[in-house]
Amino acid sequence: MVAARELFTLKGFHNTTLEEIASHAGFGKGTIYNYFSSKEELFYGIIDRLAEDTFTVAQAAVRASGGNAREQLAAYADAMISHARENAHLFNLIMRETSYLNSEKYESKIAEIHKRTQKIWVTLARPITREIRAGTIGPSEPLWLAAMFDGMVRIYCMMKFGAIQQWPPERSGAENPGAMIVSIFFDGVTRRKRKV
Amino acid sequence: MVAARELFTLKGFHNTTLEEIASHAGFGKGTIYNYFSSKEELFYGIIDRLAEDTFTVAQAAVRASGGNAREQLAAYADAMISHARENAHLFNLIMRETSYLNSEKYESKIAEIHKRTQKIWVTLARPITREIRAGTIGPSEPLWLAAMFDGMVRIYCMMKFGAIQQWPPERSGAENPGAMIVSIFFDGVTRRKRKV
Amino acid sequence: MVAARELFTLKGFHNTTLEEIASHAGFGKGTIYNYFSSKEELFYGIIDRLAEDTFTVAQAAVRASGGNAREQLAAYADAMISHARENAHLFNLIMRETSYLNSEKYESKIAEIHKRTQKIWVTLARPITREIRAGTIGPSEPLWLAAMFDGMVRIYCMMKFGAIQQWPPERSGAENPGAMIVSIFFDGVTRRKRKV
Amino acid sequence: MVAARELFTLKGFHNTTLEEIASHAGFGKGTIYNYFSSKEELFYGIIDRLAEDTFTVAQAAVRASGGNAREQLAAYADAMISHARENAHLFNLIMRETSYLNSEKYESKIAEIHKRTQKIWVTLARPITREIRAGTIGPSEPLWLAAMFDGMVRIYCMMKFGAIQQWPPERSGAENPGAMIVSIFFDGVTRRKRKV
DNA sequence: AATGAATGAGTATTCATTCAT
DNA sequence: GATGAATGAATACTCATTCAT
Repeated sequence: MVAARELFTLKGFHNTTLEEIASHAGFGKGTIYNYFSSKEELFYGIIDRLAEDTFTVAQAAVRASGGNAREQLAAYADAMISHARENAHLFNLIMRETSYLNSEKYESKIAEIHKRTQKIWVTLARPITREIRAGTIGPSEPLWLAAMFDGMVRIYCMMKFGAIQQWPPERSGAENPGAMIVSIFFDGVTRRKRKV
Repeated sequence: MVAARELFTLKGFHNTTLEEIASHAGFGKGTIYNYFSSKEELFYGIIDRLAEDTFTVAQAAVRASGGNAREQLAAYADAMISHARENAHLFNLIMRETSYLNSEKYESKIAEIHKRTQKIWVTLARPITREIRAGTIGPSEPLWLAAMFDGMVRIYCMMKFGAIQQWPPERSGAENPGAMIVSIFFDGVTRRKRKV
Repeated sequence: MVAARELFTLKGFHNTTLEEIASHAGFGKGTIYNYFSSKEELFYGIIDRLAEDTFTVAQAAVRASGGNAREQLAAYADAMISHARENAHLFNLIMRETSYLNSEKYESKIAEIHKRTQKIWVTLARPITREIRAGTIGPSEPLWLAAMFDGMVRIYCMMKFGAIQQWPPERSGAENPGAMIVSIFFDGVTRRKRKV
Repeated sequence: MVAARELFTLKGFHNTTLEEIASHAGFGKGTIYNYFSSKEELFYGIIDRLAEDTFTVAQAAVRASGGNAREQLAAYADAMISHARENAHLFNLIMRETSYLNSEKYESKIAEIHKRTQKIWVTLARPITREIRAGTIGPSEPLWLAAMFDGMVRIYCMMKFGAIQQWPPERSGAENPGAMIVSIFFDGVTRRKRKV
């Protein structure tokens, strides 16, 4: 349902009608009900698919990268940012619509989506834990750090690619945003007096 | 319209009916229309008020704090986090609903809300700029850094206090989250080998 | 209630709100209810007053005129036309709104209004009857003729002065419309070949 | 939409609800919106159709009749009266509702309806013009005469068949009303002293 | 399977009416 | 008396869902 995804991400759940989706997709309204039992079902199906894709991209990037935390998180950030660039509104959609809906019926679907986010955190936390043990990262809750790093990437994507693009322009010629985030996360912004 | 704010923040714009709002508020439905000309007007009125309050809290915190960047940003983070704790969903609401709505008519309202965010960035960027000039912060676009710091605070609040509380638990006994964020932003997570 | 009359005649019963009336009249909405028990009551009061005025004007004109049918009807036509010119929409209003309204409750009010129209017909029929007896008018139901004459006057006013002015322009320099109507009614449009 | 026409003509635009129309028609409420985009659209569609039908009837009658003015106008009067008898309230509806409604949007629709009336006048004016040229009708603005004749027919229908039937009873055994109107229009009511 | 016309529950909005001041 | 804020019944309109074809 590519048409549905586009419309939902562009206009949100409530502002998108099944009629629009059907006509955009080039087939009849009734046909949707042969595949999804309700608008919600369709919506969560799409969200779920998006979350899954995103998760896959993230996992793949981490796995393909080198073994230390900096390399893995950098790979994650780059993958997420370029994925979000192509799927504008992606995170916005997930964050926005994931909470409302008198749920109950869809709690489990939402839970599943959140579970994926948490799996990503676990994945990101693994190398962090290793480095904490190794002493190269200060003692902290690794999951907390992973979540914060993920949050930095997400908020960047949300504001940079989301409906309201309001992120301040990067300094031209600067490093790419993924590298910036990684650099802040690992080294902070403070300039060391330079040892010695 | 405290009832309206609660319901809108809890259930979102579309899942809240005016009837609910009125009955929650102990009002007649028609009374709302004596003060707001439409549901949208009411909604944006509330959002606007929230954004304004938030802005005020932020400005006050920054002003009351010491002059260096670390102190000002720490004050901002603490103020935002405790403000969001009391106004659960605050940032969620602003981020979520701020983009949809066949807008046009409300573009200006939304623009105003975004302008406030940007003003905050400008405020946060000021001490950063100073320290970049002083050489204590590495050369970067100050606004970009301010936005990133603000983003870190916001995403934390959104996931910690928002509808879906999924932030991993802090390590008990750990420093408070504001300090954590400040520490990461300024120093990074990497443990220095200790200057020789 | 001059404000009410103006608004009702201009915009009709349903498109005029009591708020408008009150504010136009320069006093509070609630005050209306000290004098009229409902919007309908107010409306029919006004209609009734209009009908009464019109009736008075008509009676006065007829009485003041000479005794033969042509003179009396001419006086009536002139009086009506000039009265309608000053009370644009007059007949439109009476005709339009006089029938709807799930009535029942207002049937008697409406009946009264129609009774006045019929009284006028009776008045106009009197000289006609006399002339029929005298043989100067052909044998016909006098009331029917009176109603037709009145109808000619009314339809002229309705289309000439009513909301949609669509009456064709009079030939410039022609006699006045009242005289035209009288002439048609009494003599017809046919030119007698033979005045002998 | 025969149910809609009946209800609108019977109770007027504002006193007829879409629910009533739908249930009268044995329809669901929503179905109406598959064919008309709003209540106004439905209403003006009906009015327009009525006006068109009426116009067609009128044109046909005139065309089918002989060539002189008296015959054509008689045909018109007879056709209109019998058409209005079957479409009670017809003219009332057209006259009443054609002016209010915060219009703007519907001005063009209304204009079209009035254009039809004017076309009828033009049609009726044609034979009149001919006879004026021939000298059998006195010099007058033909359009004015046509409008007046049409007005006589209309006011008769409005009061005879309209919501408030208040036309005085015809003298039993009298000629039909169309003939009466034609006779008055052409010859007037005055009885000629008989050409001596 | 695919369709889209028909449906009616659900909702924002209006406005006559009330009543405390 | 005069007022106008509060009220809720009434109503146009939307749109997810169904179902006969």
